[in-house]
Amino acid sequence: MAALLLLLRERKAHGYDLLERLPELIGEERVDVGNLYRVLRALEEQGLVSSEWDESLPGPAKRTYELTDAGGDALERWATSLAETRTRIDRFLQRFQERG
Amino acid sequence: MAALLLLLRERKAHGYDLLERLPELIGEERVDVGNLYRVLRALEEQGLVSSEWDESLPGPAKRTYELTDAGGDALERWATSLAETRTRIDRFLQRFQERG
DNA sequence: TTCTGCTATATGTAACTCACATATGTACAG
DNA sequence: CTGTACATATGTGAGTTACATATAGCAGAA
Repeated sequence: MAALLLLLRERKAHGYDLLERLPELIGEERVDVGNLYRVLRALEEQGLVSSEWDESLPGPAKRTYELTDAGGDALERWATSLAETRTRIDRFLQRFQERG
Repeated sequence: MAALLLLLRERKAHGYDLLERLPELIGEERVDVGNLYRVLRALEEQGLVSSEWDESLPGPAKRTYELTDAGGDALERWATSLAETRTRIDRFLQRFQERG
């Protein structure tokens, strides 16, 4: 979710494009295609991304997504929350190693 | 889940006890009571913890949980996986900050 | 030209998880 | 004898996820 916003901040893109760039970012090889599009529409409903059908390019119809200002803010909040998660994991692992 | 195993490695305990020690460890004030017991039983089904009714103490009946060897192994694997998650978060945040 | 395969978007659904509410019972303080 | 803390547990609706399926454009092979 946050990963999609980050990729869209780097540059606007369509779903399939994101599908290919996601694994590298999140470190998982498999990304569910169907849910990706559902998530994108959910993000759009929340006003975090906006989309347009891209008629210019050849090939199948592409919907191009772009990050909105609200989406940028949401991404910032996500980053903050991820940093907190990281801290929690650190504390957990530290306690775990106190007596291995 | 992993947190419960860690707490039980430190010392055996009953559910309510874990409920009180959990927030401090995982950094969240609220822990759902009902699900805690469900998770404990699930862990027992998987053979990661074992339990016994504790008749010795006064007050309401307590079920005391103890980490099994399999539970210790599972905890080790959890820790490894958490360390990987930490790395992924790091990479994500780094990429996020490349252009704030 | 038909078939295969990649690009691209999308829905259906069963399983699972999670938060919130509710139930049951002990013990003690006021 | 009532309220509160201790202790364990089930019910349930909402949301998420994984896996399967549907549709369609276009390119190159057979």
